[in-house]
Amino acid sequence: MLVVRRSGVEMSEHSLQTLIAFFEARDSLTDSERETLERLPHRRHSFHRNEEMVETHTRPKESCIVLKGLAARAVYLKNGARQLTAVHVPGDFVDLHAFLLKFMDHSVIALGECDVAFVPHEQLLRISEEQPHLTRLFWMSTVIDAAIHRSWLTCIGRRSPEQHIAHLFCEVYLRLETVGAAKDMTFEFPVTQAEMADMLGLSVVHVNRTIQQLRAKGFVNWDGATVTIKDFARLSQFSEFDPTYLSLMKTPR
Amino acid sequence: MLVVRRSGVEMSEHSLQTLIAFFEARDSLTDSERETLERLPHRRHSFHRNEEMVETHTRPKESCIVLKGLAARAVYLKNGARQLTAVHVPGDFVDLHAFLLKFMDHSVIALGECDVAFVPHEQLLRISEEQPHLTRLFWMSTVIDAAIHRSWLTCIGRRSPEQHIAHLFCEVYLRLETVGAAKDMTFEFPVTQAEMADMLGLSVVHVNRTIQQLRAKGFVNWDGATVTIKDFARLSQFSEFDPTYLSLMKTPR
DNA sequence: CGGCAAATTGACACATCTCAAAGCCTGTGG
DNA sequence: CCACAGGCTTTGAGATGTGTCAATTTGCCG
Repeated sequence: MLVVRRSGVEMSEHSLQTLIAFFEARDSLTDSERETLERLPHRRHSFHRNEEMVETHTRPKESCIVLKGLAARAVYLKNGARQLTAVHVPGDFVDLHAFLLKFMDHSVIALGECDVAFVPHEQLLRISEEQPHLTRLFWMSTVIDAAIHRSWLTCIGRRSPEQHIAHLFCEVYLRLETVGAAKDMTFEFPVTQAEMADMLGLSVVHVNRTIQQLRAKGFVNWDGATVTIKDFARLSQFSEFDPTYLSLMKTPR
Repeated sequence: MLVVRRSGVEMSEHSLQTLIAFFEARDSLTDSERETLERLPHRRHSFHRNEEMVETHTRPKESCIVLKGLAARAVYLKNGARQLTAVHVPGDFVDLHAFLLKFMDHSVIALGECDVAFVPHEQLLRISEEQPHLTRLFWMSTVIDAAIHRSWLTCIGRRSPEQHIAHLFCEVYLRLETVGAAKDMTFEFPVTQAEMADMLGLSVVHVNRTIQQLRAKGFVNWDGATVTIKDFARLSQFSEFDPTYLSLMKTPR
């Protein structure tokens, strides 16, 4: 669950250490695979809150990885409503889906300030031709996304708003901690209540009232851009959080 | 969008033609790839309504493909509630996810009578080591599942129950038609209103009333186990159905 | 024909939304 | 250093959607 540092080398501005951490939490990488990832050609870009990094209905030629900050998948409806179908944290190869789907069925936007790396599809194609194990790990990352989608479906469909928010906080904390981007039950969460409402499928007003209930219960505090989980055990029990779907077990894949 | 038949050979009881149709709707297969799929070692099994074909929290050694009938992914909550997070039609490699996730985060159940094929993971591993293109197509199938999950999230979060059901019917019809399991705007849908409620995150009573509204609008009829879409154009417009997420374009992947 | 599961209906309770206003922060310009 | 603007959060009140419970009807199968 720690960021990988090799032989004393500091985490470099120019490598994809969080992605490596994402994989190494779930399987072992050979030196050569780690090297492939460290040298993966890409371009960097920073986005401001609400900026679109990938647009619906386009056909991207590269896929993005979150390096810093948060991103989300967004679908816009005709009546002006919006659904956020996923949140992505550093180390997430967000847009790997586009490598196979070809056409975007949604947008990817920045929540708060967000740094990402864009990897050309020809690089992914090359890896998929030459490195079966690394390919399976990429594949795994998209399949974990699917598992998270299912978990969100269960939350939105059958849990109370209170449980839903609690569940989301458990999930985001664990995912951040896995790549070394959170510890001590605290994490940066630069998300407005309006954005939260679009994740939960609720109105802003209701989100506001629900958060107050959670605060009153003493499980969690969300103040400005910082979330503090005061009692993870009770929060996860309350929301029936079962981390199986995050596939955090280190095992050959 | 048609079932593939090679040189007059009828669709065999012992091959995975719907899976091949699923792929050939989205990319071309070489003869050798088609042969690999046709000869893919597997065992067959039939399940009755509501039977579990894969159980939560187990670690499967094989993954299943739907051959006939419908299957669903199910999550059971402590209070007895249930969420169905996906429906699967013939040709869907439902449980391919388990090949990479290792542990099930949900169950797979039969909706009505359902025939499936179980493929051993060692076969999938072999293909992933030896056949990059076929591997990408398997990968694609899981990534389409993820896209469908996102679509369901949008429906459940931000569309009206009426739109949600309409959207679901558009989706299921197209998916069935793609593998040759439906035509003429009619398809078998052996799903109870209670099961539907668990897909939509609603109560049975509300589902019942919503269906009546849809019938009254004249868009669609759901009688017993048969759904007839009376006006696909209006049904899809009404539910803002955009098939992009099904990735039905035939293009190299 | 009887029995059971599924579909349907009605009445009422409650959750959630909408609209509108007020309060609270934070950054900026005077 | 203060005043203000704008975005976000919070509050209140009333409308609406959806759930629950319980009873009735329908349809199918033995």
